[in-house]
Amino acid sequence: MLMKFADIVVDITSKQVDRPFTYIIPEELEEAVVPGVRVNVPFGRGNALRTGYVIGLKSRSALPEEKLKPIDSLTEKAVGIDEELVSLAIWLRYRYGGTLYQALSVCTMSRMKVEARKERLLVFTGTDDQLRDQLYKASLKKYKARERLLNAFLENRVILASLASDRLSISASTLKPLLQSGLVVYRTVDTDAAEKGDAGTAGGFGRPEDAPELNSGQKEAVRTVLTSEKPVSVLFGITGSGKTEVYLELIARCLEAGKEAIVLIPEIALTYQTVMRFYRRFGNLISVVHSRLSKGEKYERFEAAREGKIRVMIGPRSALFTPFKNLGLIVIDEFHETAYQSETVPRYDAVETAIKRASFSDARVLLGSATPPAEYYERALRGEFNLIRLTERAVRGAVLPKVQLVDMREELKKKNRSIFSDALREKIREKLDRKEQIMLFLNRRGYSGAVSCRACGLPVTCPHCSIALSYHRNGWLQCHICGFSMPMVKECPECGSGLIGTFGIGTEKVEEMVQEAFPDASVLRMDADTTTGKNGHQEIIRKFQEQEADILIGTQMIVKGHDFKKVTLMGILAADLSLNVPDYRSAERTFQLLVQAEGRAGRDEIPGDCIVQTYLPEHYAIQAAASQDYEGFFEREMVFRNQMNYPPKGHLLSVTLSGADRQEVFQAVHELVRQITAEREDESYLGPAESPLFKAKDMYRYLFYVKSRELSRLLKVKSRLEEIGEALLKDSKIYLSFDS
DNA sequence: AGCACGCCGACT
DNA sequence: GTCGGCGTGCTC
Repeated sequence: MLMKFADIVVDITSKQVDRPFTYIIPEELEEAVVPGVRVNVPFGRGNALRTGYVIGLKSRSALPEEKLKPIDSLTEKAVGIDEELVSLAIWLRYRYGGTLYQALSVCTMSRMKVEARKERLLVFTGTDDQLRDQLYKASLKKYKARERLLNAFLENRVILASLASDRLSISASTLKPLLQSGLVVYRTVDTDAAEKGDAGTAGGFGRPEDAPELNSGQKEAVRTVLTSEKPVSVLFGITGSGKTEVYLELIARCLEAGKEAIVLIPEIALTYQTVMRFYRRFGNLISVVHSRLSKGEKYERFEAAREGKIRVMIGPRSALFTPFKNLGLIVIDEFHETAYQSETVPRYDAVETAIKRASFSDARVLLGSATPPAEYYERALRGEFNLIRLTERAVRGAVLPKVQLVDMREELKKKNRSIFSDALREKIREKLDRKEQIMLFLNRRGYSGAVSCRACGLPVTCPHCSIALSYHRNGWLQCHICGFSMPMVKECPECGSGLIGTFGIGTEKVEEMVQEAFPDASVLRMDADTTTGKNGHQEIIRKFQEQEADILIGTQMIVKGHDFKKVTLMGILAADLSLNVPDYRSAERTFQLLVQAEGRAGRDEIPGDCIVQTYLPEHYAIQAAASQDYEGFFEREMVFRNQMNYPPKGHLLSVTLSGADRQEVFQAVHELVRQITAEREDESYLGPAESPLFKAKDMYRYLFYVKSRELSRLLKVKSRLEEIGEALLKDSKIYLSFDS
């Protein structure tokens, strides 16, 4: 059939024009106009040319032809996104809101042209002896940076220049003498050579490494993913169980079958080591995107994927939209991480979106984690996904740390009011004397405002919502979910003790106290404050890795994705703080965080110790984390979720209104709730209340929740809310956003 | 988002 | 009379 017409979404971010418009396809463009292509079209009364995406073709038009205009031309670089990604964009808008154009934009990098920079490589040209000689001299003169670089060359003679500067913090001044001596030279990547299949010399990554032998569990995992009729598999494996080998093998199989693979990794875990591991196995069939790349560089890498020059893309959530033509596999590592949820419109969840994308091209999805989210584990148990367990420790000699739970209420009874329990203090001393490294993790997430009792350990909770109330400066306690409030209590509602208060220990305070208690120890601190510079993180991590300090103190970021081989003690100062976050996932997040933290101690064949200090040792999340018992945690968590109709039993949608005028937002949110509840009664509504982040960037935020058994219903409520919101807020500068 | 149309007041 | 304020509504 002759496709004379095209549906086109135009480049305007406004709900009013967020729909396809029909255009006539001129004869000369018949071949070129296919879904996904970007075109220029005359739009509006002035017939100004605008760009738009072709999202579909049709042979007839609902409107009379004389009302239609013809497509003007293809955009200069007529790089469209593929049909598959257009379908994904349509689904993204349906699932997460926003406009079609915004959804199409996250699915494509074609707007990010120009300023493409060639990737440069550093190549060591000398002999093995010369390299060893250089290394020896560098170590004599204590040229730390040069040593790092040379050590990297020891592993592989070719290094990506960007990796050297980003991940090894090698500066130009370090490089200069080496370049002058001629032992190290720059070379640019010849991407065309990769096309010829000349991987050995082109990128110069050396011969792809041979596949290591997999153990029986790993082989079984690979077999299940490849042969099961279910496309999605959850790979449940503890740290060191060898998940990465499974990923590598599956990617290899995928490539053999002539298909491409995407690997998602949380940004923070995209370290030099991880990336090099993939490079070593697959040479320059692989490409990496990360947030530090310029838009031009990202664009170039996505184009290389479209053209088939690279066949494995590794990166954070945005790598999901790599325009592969024949996608065979998506791997998501540590898929429980919150980094997989986008914070900007459309606020998509990369795990859900990956499953959707895979369904278009019959690809397999592998979700790996040591602590899978309860929803996914439950769906796997129900048979919706494959459930693969890796139980053997693949890493030789690696043992789980010995975890000791310390009840801080007992310390209080012993008149120990410091932040260190006696047990932790002794262990720190012991490790210091043995010149081993220590990490102290302050789980500060959500400490703001949570009020708890130091005698019985219980946070003061809302009678309607089973979450902690937050303390407000006006002296009241408030629930962020239902808006319930009551005056600040003087004594604990549970035990009557007067030892009640808000938590307010920061990492700075901890640092101070460590210095005081252990004056001989050298201490590093890592949190949002100390990592101001671009390479702040990297620098601290590097120093600690090279054992320039004995103790590292920090928040979340120290437990995620970094390997510190000489750490034999992990002290978790206040494990329960994150339990007080007003979010139904707070127990799960706490469990995940603790298990992850525990996993940081005692790798590399030295058995580790972990001390978990808590005011709430009987809480199931803490108990289960201390014994590294995922299943035990899961069972208890499901009881809680079912009781409260939380996911997976029911679905939750949070609706936030934000605006500069507090009163206006307040009125608007009440009006919105009034209107939606008047027309829909099948769902339950909670709120409105002040958002946990009530004031952000001078904007006041109110939210309410919608609960429903059916996700589809919730999505209908959402589109209806968008409509009502549009009418209600159109000239008020109040913004509506959704979250699940 | 733009841009035209339109229905009011104050100007050469 | 007509120039121009910006409120309203439409765009294939």
